[in-house]
Order: sequence, then structure tokens, then C-alpha cells
Amino acid sequence: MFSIALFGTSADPPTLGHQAILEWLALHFDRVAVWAADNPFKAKQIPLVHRQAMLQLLVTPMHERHRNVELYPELSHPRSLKTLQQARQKWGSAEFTLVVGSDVVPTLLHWYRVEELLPQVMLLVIPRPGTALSPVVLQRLRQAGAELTVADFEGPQVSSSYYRQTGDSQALPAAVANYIQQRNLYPDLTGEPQSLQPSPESGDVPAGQPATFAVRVDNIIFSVDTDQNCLLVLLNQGQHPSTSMNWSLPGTLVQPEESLEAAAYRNLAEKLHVEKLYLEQLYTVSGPPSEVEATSMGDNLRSLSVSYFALVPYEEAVLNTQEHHGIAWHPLNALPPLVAQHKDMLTYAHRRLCNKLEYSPMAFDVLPETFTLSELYQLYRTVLGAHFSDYSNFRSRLLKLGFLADTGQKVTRGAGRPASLYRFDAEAFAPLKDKPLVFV
Amino acid sequence: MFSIALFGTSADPPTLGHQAILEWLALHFDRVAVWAADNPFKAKQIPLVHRQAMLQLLVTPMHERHRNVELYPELSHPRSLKTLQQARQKWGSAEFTLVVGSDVVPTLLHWYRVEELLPQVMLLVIPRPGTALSPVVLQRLRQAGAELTVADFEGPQVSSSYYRQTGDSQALPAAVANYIQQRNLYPDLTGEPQSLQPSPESGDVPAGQPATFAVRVDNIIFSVDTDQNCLLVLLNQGQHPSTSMNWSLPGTLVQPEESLEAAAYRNLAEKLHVEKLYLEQLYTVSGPPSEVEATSMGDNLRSLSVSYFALVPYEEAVLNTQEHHGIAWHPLNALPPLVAQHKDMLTYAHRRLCNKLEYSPMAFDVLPETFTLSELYQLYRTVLGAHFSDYSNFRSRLLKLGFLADTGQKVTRGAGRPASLYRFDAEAFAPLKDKPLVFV
DNA sequence: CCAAAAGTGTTTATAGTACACCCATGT
DNA sequence: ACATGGGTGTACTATAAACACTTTTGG
Repeated sequence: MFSIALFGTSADPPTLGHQAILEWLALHFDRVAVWAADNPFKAKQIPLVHRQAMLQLLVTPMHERHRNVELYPELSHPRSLKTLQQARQKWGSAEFTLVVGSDVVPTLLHWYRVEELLPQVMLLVIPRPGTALSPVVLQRLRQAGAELTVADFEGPQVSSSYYRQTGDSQALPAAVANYIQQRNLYPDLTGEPQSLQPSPESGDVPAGQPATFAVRVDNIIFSVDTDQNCLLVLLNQGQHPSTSMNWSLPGTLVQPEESLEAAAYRNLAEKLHVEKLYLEQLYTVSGPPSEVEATSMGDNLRSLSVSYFALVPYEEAVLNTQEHHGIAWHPLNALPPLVAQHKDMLTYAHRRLCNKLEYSPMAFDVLPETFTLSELYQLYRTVLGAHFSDYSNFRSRLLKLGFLADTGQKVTRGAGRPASLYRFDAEAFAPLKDKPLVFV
Repeated sequence: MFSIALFGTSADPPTLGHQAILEWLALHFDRVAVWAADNPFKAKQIPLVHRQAMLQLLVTPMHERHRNVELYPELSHPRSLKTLQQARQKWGSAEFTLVVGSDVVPTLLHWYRVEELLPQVMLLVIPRPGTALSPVVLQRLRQAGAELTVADFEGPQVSSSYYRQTGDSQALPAAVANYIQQRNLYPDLTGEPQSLQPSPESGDVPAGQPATFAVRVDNIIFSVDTDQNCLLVLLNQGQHPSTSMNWSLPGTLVQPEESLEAAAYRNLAEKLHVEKLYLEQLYTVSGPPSEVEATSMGDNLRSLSVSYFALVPYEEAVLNTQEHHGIAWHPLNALPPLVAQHKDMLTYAHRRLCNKLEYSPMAFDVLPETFTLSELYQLYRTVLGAHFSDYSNFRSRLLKLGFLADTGQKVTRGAGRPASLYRFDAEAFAPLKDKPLVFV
């Protein structure tokens, strides 16, 4: 069958090594297809057009001896599977061989759909200086279905990276060397050989010292005054370090032996006293590097704030105005001037609160053990607004779901018919977990 | 009208100062109601029963001279409004006066429903040593509706905290001193006066050096292989520092000049190359204090991990297997052994992904500019599972909503009728934002 | 007696579900 | 022609929404 070698190279730049490989391939295959490949992870690559042009300069002269080597730029694709599909479309059924350097062999098993690729193509490995082939890897590849040959090729041991490090134009075909010089494509190279040094991999992470952070926890504490039909949030007057704004969310720095959640609970407990509450992590923001906190640990410390949102029962909550003179409840629809960042957090927290109420039983974390349905309804109506479903529909829906147990007790609040006291049955609710819109 | 003084005190312990105040009150009011108050923020308080008993010991002997002073424990409540309600229930319409120390006056305006409390009651302020009354505060209180008197009381200047600091039992009535000694209620006191020092407020925060953190970002990168009907997640082999487990989520340390989001993007870009993606912050966990990272900044550094979850187009994504040999896609239903913490994060991220798909247009962030409805459907079906609504209903619902614009173009994928190509119209979707279950 | 709050029921519109069936293309 | 995937329509059911009505208390 007609044999075709598929050889993609970054050609950055193409060297005498490439030339030797191509000549070797020309002798062993009916056709040799070569192209300049783009690697999206090599950020500082020479533009593709130049690399392709240089490759053309290398291939064209070869035609005198080998008419079967040709440039096929359209084959270029980050995925060999795609390249193979295109080759098959172009040449139909032939025997295709993928030519790869020995350096990429270890990563081969992680390629896009290897299990699909390997049965369709043969592999030819070109040994490259410095990268030995592990027999284990070869065996594992063969187990995965690879039909794999290692080339008995002994060409000149010059690679593109050798040229990029040394600038030794002896490694290049004259035409390529000329192309580079005309356009000054590798300006960092003086033209005279430099000392060979191991260079860091391109695209590597910035290897600087990682930043250190002071972490604070900011609480967005909501409460509901059902008498006044008012959603409240707890604010602190003039304590936030990084601003001159008057009001801010109550917060605290995380202590050395303390988990984030513990810090959130402590922060809350310092400001008010409640028996029941709902607490949940919300969002994390990092302060700008310039925003340094006063500390003895050095001034490279950045700040990071993890926000928690809480719901507490208003009737039960006792503010610690003794120690924190500045704290007070504020209606959400009449907020005082606030730190900009905190304003966003508040908006986000409010949205989360509304959503959570709609599908989670968090309301029962702040209601008393037993409660009337109108108390529950008042809570929902105050938070979700006047557009919320009417009482009778709310009532019948919840009772039908069956996780509210009637205690049999009745209680009378002022005038009107006495109301039944209900209890939340967590077990009966369990199957409804994660179901959306349980409470609408 | 019958005048009643309401006087709550922590009685920790009750002193000769309290006794003098009570005698003074007895001369100016028809009845003096006194009780031992509980402050939920004073953690190291003597148990209430003892304080009440001591107060009783102080009040009982007074009955010889003043029959109108009496203990009413049932009036005790952290909120004066409640106390007042109970007093009113007990004695009906009388003139009630709330007796407060001058030290609490500045916090008065932050009390529970002051605006409701102030019209109902008169205030009597007892000057206390060391806390001067600011005329500004008094004026503001009066503006808020307070009817306020400052007592012309010149009693002995001994307070409970004076006793607690000095142990000077000269400050106490003999019966109280005896009660304390019998039960060794204040064991820290030697009995002989100590030097008077300003002590830190009780219930204060631990004032230690705040902890410093190295912050890492861990990415949970999902992708959908619609051919194989498979939800994939990107894992990294054996790189996580704090474990011997094989696979972990790809992560990186946040660099000094970098925002959290920037670090998440960098981390992702280092591992794979995509043009389109969806990225969102997920959750933040703090490592235990023991888990120290190797660093030159000192070994008190704790670790904190902010996780981000991402969705990327599988067809387009090119893994950087060159630089990161260990990364690979794994089907979510066949995960390799994984760091425990990362397993939880994955579960959480998966749930979030499912929920987000149901109400947000995130799918269009990873689909090509134009797409067929079955491509969209396949994406949903693969992520949300076989229980997802059937194609025809999915189709009619989405088209009715009107944010999918038919491009008029048709495309044919293999056999079958050609499919229309649609485009996502963000403007038309805008009103549906935050609506639940748009896509069900 | 009425007002107020609790609780019940009825009607109507709409949205989800499960199908059956027609349409256009490649082989 | 027929398998394959794209696209349409219909009948049934469940639920949301609006509202009228009864019951039980306090004043």
C-alpha cells in the first residue's frame, strides 16, 4: 500500500537536523508530508508565516533529489487525530505514519483520544539528543494499541533549541540562515555562539515568591423584623480600615489557630447573641496588592476577605452594644453610605438569601421550634417582597408537601382565630433536598 | 400616678454602691423593682443563681427601713422593651422609670427598638465614676424622644468591677462578702487588695498576631465529550504537596501582583488552551494550621485554597501535555483515587454545574458561535443525565423563549436531515436573568 | 355585633410530560 | 427504500395564581 509519512515540526527555526530527517524519510516512504505546527503554549514563538516560509526554503531545494517531499500547511492542527482525518480525506486509504520526536513520547498517552488515534496510524519515533526512550513507556504504548517503530536514524544532532540558545547559524541551511538575518527574527542572538546553559521551559509559571495574605472574614448578617415588614442587615460604624466611609460590614481577622468558619462564628458572636442562626460562606475577594495592612510581618502582606452571610432571628438577637458601640440594624431599603465593595457583597448576599429561601429549609433555622404558618409566611413575604405568592396558596402548597407537622397546639396572637403550631420535620423534608422551588 | 423604678444590675457582685442607689431610689419612688440581669456577652460571669441570691441578701435587710424595694427576677430580660412590657402586665398603668448607669448611655440609641421604648418610659441616669456624660449624647437622646433625668445622687463610689479587681471586701455588704467567701466565688482574688490596673474588656477578641496565609487557587475544569456522552474533569497526577494520593485538582499559588481571578485564569491557561470558557469562583477552604508550606517566609504560614470551577469546550481544548505530563481528562463517573478534600470540592462543583446550567446561559460560553439545537441538547443531556427532558420538549421550550436566533444556515452532520444553526441572543435573554429553571 | 386573623375551597390559565408523527438527507 | 437525525403537533396532567368563602377568636 502507498505509504505516507506525516511530519509536523515547529520549525522554530528549521535546521539541518530537520533536513536530514526529511531526507531519511524520503527514502523510506512513498510520500513525506511536512508542515509547520503551531503550539498554543509556546507564547514567544516566531509567527507561523515565517516558520512556514523557512520550512519551504528547506524543502524546495530537496526536490532535486526527492520529488516525494512536500509542504502541506493545511494538515497543521494541534491534534494529531484531526491531522490524520484531513490526510485521509486528501489521500484516501493509504498507510499513514506519524513521525514524532522521542521527546514527546512520554506525553503521547495523554493525547486527545489516543485510544481512537492509535489503531488508525503507525508511529515512527525519531531519537533526539538528550531524551532517552524508556522501555516501560514504549511497552505501555504498545499495550494501548500503538504500532510503533524507532527510526535507525543517525543524523546530525542539531535541534532548533540548540540554535536558539547558541545562535550558531552553522546548524541551519544557508537559505534559512539568510532569511533569519534579513528579518532579524531572533534578535536576542548576537550571531556568535553563546555558552550552552539549561534554560527554563518556556511558558513556565512566574517563579517568584508566592504572596502572603492576611485573611479577614466579613459577615453579612440579615434579620427580619416581621412586625415592621422589614429586612435588616447589621452594619458597623466607621471601623473598616481601608476607607473613610461611615458604615461597613462587621468583620475580623482570622486568627492563627482558627478555621474560616470558626472566625465567622466568632465574629458574629462578638457582635450579637443568638441561640439559633443560619450561616453560609458567600464569596472571596482579594484586595489589591497595594492595600497593605499594618503589621510587623513585613509590608508585602496582601489582604483577602472571605464573606459569610447569616440569617438570625430578630426577636431573639441581642446586640452587644456595650463592646461594639457602632453596630446597628439597618433596613435594606434604606442603607447608609457604605464601602463600595461591601455594597456589592450585600447585593449578592441578598440575592443568595432570596434564592436560598426558595428551595432550602433555612427559614426553620431562625424560627422558634414551633411556629404558626403565618409566622413562616411573614418571614418569606418580608424577604421576597410583596410579589410573593398569597397566603392561602403558600399554605396549601407547604402542607401538601408534608414536612410540616401539626403539633396539635394552638396559639392566639391578639385578635383573630387561634393558629395551629407546626414543627419542621427534617426527615420528611430530606427527599425534597436540592429540588428547586420547594417554597416558591 | 404611682411611680415605679426599674433597676436591673448584673450584681457581679452587688456592692455597697448598689445598696446606696437602692436606698436613694426608695426615697424617690413608690416602688423599686430590682433584679439580677444576665448579659449574654459576659462569658465569665458568676452563674445567675448566685448573683440573684447575693442581691437578695442585699435587699432583704433594707426592708426594715424601706418596704417598697423588692426583687423581681421575672423582669430580667436582655431587652428593656420586654422588661417594660412585663412590668406593665404586672402593675398596669403606672409611671415607669428605667434606671441606667451613666456608662451605658452612649449605647442607648442602639437598643432594640429605642423609638418604641423611649415614649413609654422615663429614664433615670445614675452617674458612675469614670464615665462622664456627654451633653451631645444627652441632647440626641432627648431628640429621639427620651424623657431623661440625671440623678443628683452622691453615693459611695464603689462598683462591682472595683471589687473584682481589688478583692476589697470593704466594698460589699457583710452578708454578701460572707456568701462569696463561703463559696469561693471569685477564686482569682486573694482577698487582699491588688493594684488597680486597666484590664482588657471581657469577651474581647484574642489579640494575638493575625495569621498569614499562602493562597492557592484550585481549578475544577469540566468538559463535555458529547460523542461519548461523557462529563469530564481535568486532573493532575501526583503534584499536590500535602498528600500521597495520586490525582488532584490542578492548582497554583497566587502570585504577589495577581488577583484571585487572574490566578485562576493563569492556572487554567498553563494546563490547556481554549478560546472560549466559563469560569466562576466556587468555595474557599482554609487548611489546618499544622499544614505548613515550605517557604522562606517563616513557618507560621497557613494555607488557604480558593476553588474555581470552569467549563471548557472539549473539541477545542488542547492539553499542554508537554509541560504538564500529569494532566488528563477523567470521566466523572470513573474517577481515580483522589485527595479527600478535592473529592468533596468536585461533588460540590458538579452540583453547581448542574444548577447553573438550568438557569444560566453558561452553555453558550463553550458552544461555538453558531450551533444546532441537538448540540445544545447533547450538552445538557450529558451533564444532567438521562432523566433530562426529551429533545422535542427542550426544543419547543427554548424556541418559545425567543433568545435563540435562527441564522438561516443549515448544516448536515453525517446522515439525517440538515439542522438549523442558531445563535444565542444575549439581549433577548436579559429579561430572563435570575429566573429559575429557564432551561429545565 | 364587627374586625381580624386562620383556614378551606374553586376556577382558570399555563407549563411540563409523553408521546406519535412528519421531514430531509446519506447510503 | 430505509435508517438516521431534525423538526412539529397533540392530548394529558400537574401546578401556579387569583379570589371567594368559612371559621374562630377578641373587643
